[in-house]
Amino acid sequence: MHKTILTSGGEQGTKSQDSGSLRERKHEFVLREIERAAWDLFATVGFDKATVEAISRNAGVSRRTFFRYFRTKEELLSFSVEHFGQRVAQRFEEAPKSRKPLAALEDAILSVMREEMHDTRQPKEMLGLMFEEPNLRGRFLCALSRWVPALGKELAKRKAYRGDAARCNLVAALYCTAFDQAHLRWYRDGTGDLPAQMKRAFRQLRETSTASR
Amino acid sequence: MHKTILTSGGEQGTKSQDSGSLRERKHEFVLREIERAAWDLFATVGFDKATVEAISRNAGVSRRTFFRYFRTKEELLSFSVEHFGQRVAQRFEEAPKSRKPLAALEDAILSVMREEMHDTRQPKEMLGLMFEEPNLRGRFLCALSRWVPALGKELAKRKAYRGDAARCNLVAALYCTAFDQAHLRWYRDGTGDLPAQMKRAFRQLRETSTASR
DNA sequence: TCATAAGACGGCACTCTGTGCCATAATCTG
DNA sequence: CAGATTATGGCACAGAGTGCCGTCTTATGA
Repeated sequence: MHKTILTSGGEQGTKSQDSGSLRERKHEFVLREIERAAWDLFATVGFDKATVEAISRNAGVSRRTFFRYFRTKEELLSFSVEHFGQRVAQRFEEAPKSRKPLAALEDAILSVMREEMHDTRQPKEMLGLMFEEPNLRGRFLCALSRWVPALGKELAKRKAYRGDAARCNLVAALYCTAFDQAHLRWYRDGTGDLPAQMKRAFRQLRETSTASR
Repeated sequence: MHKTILTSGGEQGTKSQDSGSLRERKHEFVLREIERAAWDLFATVGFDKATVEAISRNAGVSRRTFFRYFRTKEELLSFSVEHFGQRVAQRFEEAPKSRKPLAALEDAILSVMREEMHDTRQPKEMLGLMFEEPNLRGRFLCALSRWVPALGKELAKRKAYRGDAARCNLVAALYCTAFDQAHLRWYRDGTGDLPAQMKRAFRQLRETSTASR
């Protein structure tokens, strides 16, 4: 069996006190090392000119091994996005049931986003790649769309949404779109901070139907 | 200068009575020939196993020439999607200003969709590829997201939306998402016809805010 | 502790995508 | 019809991604 490429997946442990076997810790270490090497190169020479060979060399592994950690070069990008989505889904699940569904969903997104902003990696350069390069834009949107089932499923647990899976998925997808558009505005306009743009997008999403059609 | 790969672009002529120069007609012919050859192969051996060499050979051109008509193999897919979006934008523009903005947008989408259904190529197998293959899913979403500026711009011309480009783009993106989700449902569930699913998605989009949050 | 099984790694060869370059053929302009 | 433009085909090349295999590392259990 193949170790299901990109271990993580579920693993809800939350606790980062990752004391797996030596093999697992080593795997995690190499994974981070490749990520780091890749982002170093992306920042300096750009995505296209950062060859897998160069990334691997900088990470101290062989080219062949790189592809055992990441299926494709693009996966280096969608990786973070998927992880973000997993955390949002988890946060959403943990929300008190007294909170209204969509309010809880918005909270979850904003909450994870705020955490992410204290992260090491500058999200802006990352987004730049995702918005400008059509190829990467596709990867980004694809990763984003993978949030939908998880968020939709969680939404379906709430009273008001129970029993209409399709509607739940649509609503989840709408929020993903708002998420994307908020980032796009923030990146392009450069005005305001990201959370503000996000809240604005959420508000406009809510207003879409009530506004004069 | 390069002929801006994939001629069309604007060319609002509508009239298909395409009497350009010999060169242009030939270009159009070869384009269609490559498309046809490609879809033949996709249907029989699948997207991945349909090599550019085989497609080119079936279309009677060289591999090198293929890449002069389509930047990448994936572009064969996003091509139709982009064209669809252009037609929607045009139809939206032509709508009587008396119609409410979002109603006109919905009309435009449904109208182009109905036309498309009489087309030669089965859209279902095409969608299958787009939904199942992650790589193609990305391409599809990317092409879809390119509708946004055009639709948003058109939306901005309407009284109720004037002066808020960001909001227009968001609303346009929301409709693209509804479009996507409707197709997804139709493809996966196999229930009902496409226009019905589309109308349902539109209705649910409108109800998103009014429903209990 | 040590032998052996299970898995990770590196290297090699290969296919396919995508691009630059140039010579040739087709089309356009007058 | 002659010369300018543009499309095409063939070739070589770099990079992505994969299959295979021999080797080295980690896990298991007696």
